Amino acid sequence: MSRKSIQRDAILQVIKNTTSHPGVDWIYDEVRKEIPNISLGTVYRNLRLLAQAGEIRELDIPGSAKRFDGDTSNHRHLICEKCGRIFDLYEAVDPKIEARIFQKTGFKVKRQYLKLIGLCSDCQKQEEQLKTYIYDNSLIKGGEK
Amino acid sequence: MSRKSIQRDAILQVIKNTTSHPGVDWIYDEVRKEIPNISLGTVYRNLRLLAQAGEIRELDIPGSAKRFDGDTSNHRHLICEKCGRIFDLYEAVDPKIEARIFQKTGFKVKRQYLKLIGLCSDCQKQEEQLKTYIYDNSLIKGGEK
DNA sequence: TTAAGTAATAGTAACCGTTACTATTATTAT
DNA sequence: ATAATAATAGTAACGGTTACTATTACTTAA
Ligand SMILES: [Mn+2]
Ligand SMILES: [Mn+2]
Ligand SMILES: [Zn+2]
Ligand SMILES: [Zn+2]
Repeated sequence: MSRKSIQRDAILQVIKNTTSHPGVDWIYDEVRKEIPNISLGTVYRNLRLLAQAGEIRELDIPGSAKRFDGDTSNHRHLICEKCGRIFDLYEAVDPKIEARIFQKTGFKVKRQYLKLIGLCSDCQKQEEQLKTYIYDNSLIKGGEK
Repeated sequence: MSRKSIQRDAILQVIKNTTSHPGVDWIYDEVRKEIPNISLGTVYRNLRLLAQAGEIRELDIPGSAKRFDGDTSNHRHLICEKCGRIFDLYEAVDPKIEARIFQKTGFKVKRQYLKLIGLCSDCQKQEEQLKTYIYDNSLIKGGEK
């Protein structure tokens, strides 16, 4: 990834300017507003390059297409199984588990992927016409789809 | 899944008789030793049916094809990024996290997927010609590929 | 400031895992 | 046995992604 390219910059901007964990198609559509004849292949290639360079993060959502995250900080994701939105969770993972596993099994854990599937508060309300829970917005952000 | 079928039984047996978390191709090859003209489509369809019925579990491994697990007990997986083998980890996940997230964010967690990527002890030894660690075999099983 | 060298691109074909379709066969209930 | 229909084998189609190829655009050094 040595040379500059307008296309790669535009792709990066699109991802950095959303908190919605977009998929390739959405990114493609957005970037075409700037560069109408950009190739889908170019989008894929640069997404891979940007992820390899650590400028974005690639998410894997069970049974669905790739999604990307412009927020490369250490955080986890809450995936709503109803609306499909992905929320950020800024809560640390148990750090002791890696040492414990290594001591007990000899397996050296390098990365933990904790994915939490469930229902966002919007979908809970919608699903059952029930009580609303108070929650703290400062811990999660994003999820605008 | 009302009627019996020789094909489905054979597929289930293949999965139940290994601890290697096989993929579709391996299952297909194995079951063809019994039923040489079984269709790949039949394998896929029955894997889905068996997973829906809770008789097997479908794993999703980041960036690779589906794998299946005949062990439906509550356990997690250690995935070796070098040899690709998948080991079972019988260690409970932090149960408090779900309540904590719900209280703080309103998100109702239904399922936790904790995937631990790293190096198995074999691959560590192989990678660096270094000391061998003692580990407890009773906590993990499988991984024969 | 050209020219050479070569990343990066647009456009498109190919790929791979999976699902859908269709005519035929096997299982079940009467 | 017969009828109803679930399941199958074989194959086509699909969706997401990667690979290929000719062209374009940076970059460096005469
Ligand atoms: Mn995120
Ligand atoms: Mn397992
Ligand atoms: Zn939701
Ligand atoms: Zn290994």
